[in-house]
Amino acid sequence: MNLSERKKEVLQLVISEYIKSAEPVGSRTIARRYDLGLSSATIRNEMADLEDLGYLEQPYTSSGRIPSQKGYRFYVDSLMQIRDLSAKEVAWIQKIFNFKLKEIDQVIQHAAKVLSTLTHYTSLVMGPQIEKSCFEKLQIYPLDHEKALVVMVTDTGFVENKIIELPHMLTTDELFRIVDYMNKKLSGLSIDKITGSLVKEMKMELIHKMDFIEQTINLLEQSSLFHRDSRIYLGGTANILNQPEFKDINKIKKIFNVLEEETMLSRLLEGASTESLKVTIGEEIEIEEIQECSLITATYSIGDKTIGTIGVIGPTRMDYSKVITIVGHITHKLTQTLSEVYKKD
Amino acid sequence: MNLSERKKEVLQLVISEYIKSAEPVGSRTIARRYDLGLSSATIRNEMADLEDLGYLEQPYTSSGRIPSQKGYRFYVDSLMQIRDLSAKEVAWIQKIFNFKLKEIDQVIQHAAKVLSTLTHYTSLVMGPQIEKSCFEKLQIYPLDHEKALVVMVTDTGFVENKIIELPHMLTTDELFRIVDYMNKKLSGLSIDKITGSLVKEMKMELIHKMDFIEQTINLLEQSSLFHRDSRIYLGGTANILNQPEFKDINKIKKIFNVLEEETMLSRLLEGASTESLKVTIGEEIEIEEIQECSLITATYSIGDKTIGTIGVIGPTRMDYSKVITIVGHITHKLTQTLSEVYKKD
DNA sequence: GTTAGCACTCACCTCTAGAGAGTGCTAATA
DNA sequence: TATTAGCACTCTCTAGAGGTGAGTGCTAAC
Repeated sequence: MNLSERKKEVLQLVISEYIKSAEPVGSRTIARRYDLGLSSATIRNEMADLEDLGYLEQPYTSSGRIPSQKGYRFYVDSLMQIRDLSAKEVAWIQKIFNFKLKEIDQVIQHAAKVLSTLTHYTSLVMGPQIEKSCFEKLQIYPLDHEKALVVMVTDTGFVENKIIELPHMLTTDELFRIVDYMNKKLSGLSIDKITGSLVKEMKMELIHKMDFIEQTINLLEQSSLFHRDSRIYLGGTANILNQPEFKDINKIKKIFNVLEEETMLSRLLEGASTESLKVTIGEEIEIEEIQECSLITATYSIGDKTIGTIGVIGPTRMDYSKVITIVGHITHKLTQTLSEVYKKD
Repeated sequence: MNLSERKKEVLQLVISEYIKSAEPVGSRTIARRYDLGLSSATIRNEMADLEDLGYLEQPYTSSGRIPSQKGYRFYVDSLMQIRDLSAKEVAWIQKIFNFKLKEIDQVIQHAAKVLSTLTHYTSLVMGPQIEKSCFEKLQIYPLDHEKALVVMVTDTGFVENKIIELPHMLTTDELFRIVDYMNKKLSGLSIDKITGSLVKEMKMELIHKMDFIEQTINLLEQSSLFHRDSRIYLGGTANILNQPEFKDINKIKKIFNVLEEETMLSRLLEGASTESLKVTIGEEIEIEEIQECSLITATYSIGDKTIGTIGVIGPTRMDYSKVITIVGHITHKLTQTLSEVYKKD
């Protein structure tokens, strides 16, 4: 079903007009506001066609048209023109990285704030997930007879450490042999794979020292080594209240209930994290309560390992072009900066 | 200015009626609903008196009365009856502590959620602030020639550790002497006191090794040792939307803007943290944007050291009695549990 | 001191009418 | 055949009018 150039032009104008005004767009508005060399009647006919084809909708008889889900999708995929960033936007984004990079979570949190400020929508940013990294090596430093320091390094350069209690009847020699064994066994595995089933397997092979292995793995699992609680930071939640389509408190309530649920947010961001930049429109979102929204997500990486996701959520009538540009730029800078700092030092 | 018993009774009924209904309360409502042995006309006179005294207000001529700020204050201080917890509430609260206590932040976060569920308002919970604890001892374990593990223990039982780089020209002996010195110097100081000015002082005394001292302190300061980012967890922000007094979107917007600002929240909780349980009503709150709200806060401790605050924010027409009971109970349990786990093991 | 009665006030609901924006359709036009 | 002008029609939105009900203040009687 190919649209004529003129239909595309009309569709584009209707959608971008609607994105600006949040009001149904009439044929006269288009005719008056843009010099297409066409009368409102002609545009009216085109709009009626576009409605038949499913790209536009009429909220009620003889109102103006608003874009349908299909219309937005077509707009995002084929019509929309990607803008450049303004100097002001570039400056804001740059400021994210003026932190000392020590505290990566601060950078992430700041990114969420900037993202919401620039877009005027709500931002979601998921901190780096160590689970996605791969185990590189484990080092052990005995501190005294009872305690040892375990240091884990991942291939993305994260270093995590933890003090563990040693079982009594273990010689230093044995300890190092076990660590050696674990290093061989775990090398290259992604962190979220290192779980109970693996413990069992290692038990089989190392049956005579299983107590220690199990204890070690348990400790590691429970500890912050494998489980940094990768929080999701929200920015600009109050921005939702500015959107005219959400002047109904009940709609807002539904959305806030979702935003409050960390598990919901993970689902949102996880679901979107396969591609590097993804636009999910309206009912394409899996969570029913927010199907009047659209979601734009992008992933950031260290080297070639994806480790986190950032996103913006707003009404389906979102300024896609602007948000895509900004989200893209921030993930790009984030990837670049993180890779510099962490990769293979 | 002593109120007669009857005035107190009327005032109490008006306020608790208003807390239930959110509608201005009329004299007939009181006369009909409660058997005071008085006619509505008499109650009307009493209410007029209470208005003159500043305890009640009239939104417009010939509407019912609503409590004033002063009225609420008097209610909370003198009239209100503290309820007991229902069995269901006790059960909910108990569930907070069914976590393995390892992850204290999870407990805190869960507490925020339960608090908002039980009260139907928004909860704020500040995680344990290590800054409030006192330095107890520093231990150092050289790992190799370049690195050492520093472990800090506080008097509240927190253990924090960090790997630091050692300057080259330092013998093991010197290292231990320095640690020894620092232990003497820092012992008993609260963590948030250990700052730049102290570094300078130590420099003076230890001028010949100042590089190392400064570097160590810097490292400690920047690291998670002294600065766990004590996040504030919110629960039930969407509950605000259920309150009839906030059906106006602009009011909601103002409140959300405050709730979004972590610095604002700290101010709120810090300001309230002198007393063990504090009720701040309406304009008593320092932040202008939320002066239509009331705040109930309480602190929790380890041993006798206050380390965190939890709170509930809701409309001034809040169910004070219920919230106070719940907040009090949760902080009590929290203090008890934390003290058991952390104190002097 | 308390109460009954009454006039009065104000918010809120519903109903109506008119304005405005926009459409669909038809007939005329290039 | 594609475009346009014109017109009747539809629907929302707003403002105003009128009625209702809850509540008050005041006065006079108990």
